[in-house]
Amino acid sequence: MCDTCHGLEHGHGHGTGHGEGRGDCHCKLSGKVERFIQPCLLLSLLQHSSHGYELLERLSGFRFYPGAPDTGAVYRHLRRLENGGYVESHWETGDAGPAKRIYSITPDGQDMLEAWIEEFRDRKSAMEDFIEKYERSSR
Amino acid sequence: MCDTCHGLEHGHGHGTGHGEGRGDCHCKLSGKVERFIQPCLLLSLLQHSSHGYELLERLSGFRFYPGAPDTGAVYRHLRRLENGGYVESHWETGDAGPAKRIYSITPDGQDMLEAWIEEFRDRKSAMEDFIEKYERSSR
DNA sequence: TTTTTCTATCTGATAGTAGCATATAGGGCA
DNA sequence: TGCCCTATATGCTACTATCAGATAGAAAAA
Repeated sequence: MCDTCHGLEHGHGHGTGHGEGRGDCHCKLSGKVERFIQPCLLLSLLQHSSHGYELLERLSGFRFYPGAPDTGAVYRHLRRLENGGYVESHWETGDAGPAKRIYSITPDGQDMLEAWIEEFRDRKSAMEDFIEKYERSSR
Repeated sequence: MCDTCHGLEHGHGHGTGHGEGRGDCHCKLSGKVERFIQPCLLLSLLQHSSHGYELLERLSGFRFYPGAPDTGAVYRHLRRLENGGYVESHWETGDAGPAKRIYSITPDGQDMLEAWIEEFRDRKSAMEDFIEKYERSSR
């Protein structure tokens, strides 16, 4: 159990410093992935700060989401990331329309994104191996 | 809902022929992945027929499973695949030890595996895009 | 002015999965 | 007799995804 897996309910911190917290957790070992919402949110926020409704649209730009991702999931993951300290937010009531909660990525969030990138490289090569194995077997 | 997602409970078939059934199902659209157990089982069985306990060990050879995959999950997925017609089995009581249920891949199963390969290619390139996007953003 | 629509955030309910533990049972061996 | 290994299978719980709906401000249409 760690904040990466389900930080919404148990906010018991994520280690003693940056870049930790992905070691003893089974979510790392077993490859649990939470549908890529979190890394996509983090990368979007690295590009520029944004609010949920806008992130919802920007997420469609990632090829993991051919259709629009679920509204509830996006807001819940943002909250979860905030509880873990990976993003932070403030309310913006200035301009037109309802108030927006603007999210920004934190240094911890940047570390987490970097860990995701590493994970993606691993997965990518595991898939390459799989495909190669298949081609050797079916040929 | 389709057999790819959860064919254990609802055995309502998978379309009218081979290679179908991955179209209207949300599991395809949203990228649900079921931990790669099913494709790994299918590829293992393509290489040669085998029983659950042996497959359990062979699954560790895939880089998706750094540790041993869950026993229960493997047997349940095998049952699920059999209900969908993607694998078939017979009991083997001949040699030493308890009886083994030997599984083999069916033509439908081979089609399913091929669909998985396509999915993996998609995912792989989606991850490459993601990584590239990250590198452009952080540079 | 009233209603509808769009933006925006958030919650509730349900179905399905992963992971862990446990149950069952045959066979070898000490 | 008791213990370990092989082999299959089920029960339970925590968690996730998905769908649906609630809330609410503001603009546009009627």
